[in-house]
Amino acid sequence: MNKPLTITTETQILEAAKSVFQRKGMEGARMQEIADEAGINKALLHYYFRNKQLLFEAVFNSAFSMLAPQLHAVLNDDTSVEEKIVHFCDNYISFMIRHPYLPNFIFQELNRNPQFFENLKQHIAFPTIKKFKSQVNEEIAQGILLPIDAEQLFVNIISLNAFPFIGKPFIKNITDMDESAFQEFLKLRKVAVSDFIIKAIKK
Amino acid sequence: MNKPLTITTETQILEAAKSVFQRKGMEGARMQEIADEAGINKALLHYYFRNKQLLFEAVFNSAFSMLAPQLHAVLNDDTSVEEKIVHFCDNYISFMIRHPYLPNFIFQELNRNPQFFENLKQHIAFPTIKKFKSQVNEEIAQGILLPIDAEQLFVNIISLNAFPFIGKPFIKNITDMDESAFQEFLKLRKVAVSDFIIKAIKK
DNA sequence: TTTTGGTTTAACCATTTGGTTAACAAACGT
DNA sequence: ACGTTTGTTAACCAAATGGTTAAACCAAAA
Repeated sequence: MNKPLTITTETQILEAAKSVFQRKGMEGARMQEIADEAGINKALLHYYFRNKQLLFEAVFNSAFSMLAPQLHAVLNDDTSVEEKIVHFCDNYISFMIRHPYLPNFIFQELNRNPQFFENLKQHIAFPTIKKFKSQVNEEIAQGILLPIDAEQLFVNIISLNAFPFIGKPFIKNITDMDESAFQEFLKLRKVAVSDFIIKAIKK
Repeated sequence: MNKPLTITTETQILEAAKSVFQRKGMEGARMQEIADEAGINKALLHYYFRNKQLLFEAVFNSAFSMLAPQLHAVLNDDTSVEEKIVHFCDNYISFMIRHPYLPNFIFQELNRNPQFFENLKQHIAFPTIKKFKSQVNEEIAQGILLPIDAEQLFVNIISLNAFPFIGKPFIKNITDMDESAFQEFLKLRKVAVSDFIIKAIKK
């Protein structure tokens, strides 16, 4: 199920580029630093990926591809809204604890360059909110959920899950947590967030 | 109550720098572009603010100063938790509709450079969560609120308010909103968010 | 063994970029 | 009127940076 275990030069470059781009962003990253971290000559970067832009897009697409399946699950699974929320919060936060730079990287670069979506839509199955919307309205009609706008609910779910990773330094400072306290906070958050949402929408 | 109405060279520079830094970040911004946008020679930037770093810090501190009073209000006002939440959501979103680049700018740069807090703590009254925490616990004990961890609640509030501005391109694409639909979405969100939170925490 | 093809490197190049300098102008105090 | 401080500019500079090139390396084919 995992990607190639062989460490080819290309995967070494991608790994290094991922690390550097996610820490420093497109503008902040230096080709030399990526080459160093990959343990190769700078010219090799250009041999495998023609230029910085293309290398960046390769990394970005790969990063977004990791996110897409999870989004797809909230938006298109056949389980109940409640089940999907519980499932998503647990999955998303667990996943991001292992890839803490990912949310910041993705949202930052989408802001810098919104037309990336055109690019993305060609490379991966792009999720839409349509099914989720009708399912929410369905469950409201059935009296399972309190009335709520599906778009607002969707944004609430993403906000509560994604923001802590983007606002980590801010949160740590205001709440005066050290790193281990913050990690503990994130673990608790897996259920804290789904509980919170369920209480807000369940009749 | 407002800042100088006279358009001195210094304020022109700060305005231009704010605009460019918020759109492109520290690394992406070019001193020449700031000078052009301020309508002055590049050397003048260095005359007023010694270098890029100092100019950036001036802009960043000024941006964060706009946020601090609002945070202070949620964390230290003497009104009830519910009142503060309603008040904060309305204020924060209204304010950010007028300064949409601000949240992304601030959280992005705090990630890039977490030690900015040291800097900030010297320039502005830095808010802490202490009072909010005891107030939440107090209201839980009184049976006004359902049990909830105050830190989780605080992060929930900030998440729900701040994320839509950070994730704007993402949200617009997935929900298929155009710009005016998104603006309408934000307006509705002022009450949608506080309703959502209250439903989740009120007994 | 030689050839051949992809792979890797050191050296190089053009451009961009933050920052400096020196001259000049405007305002100011006396 | 005159020197001094403050504000402003054009020209310049060194360093950094993305990108190129030509040669070297090396495994597999012939």
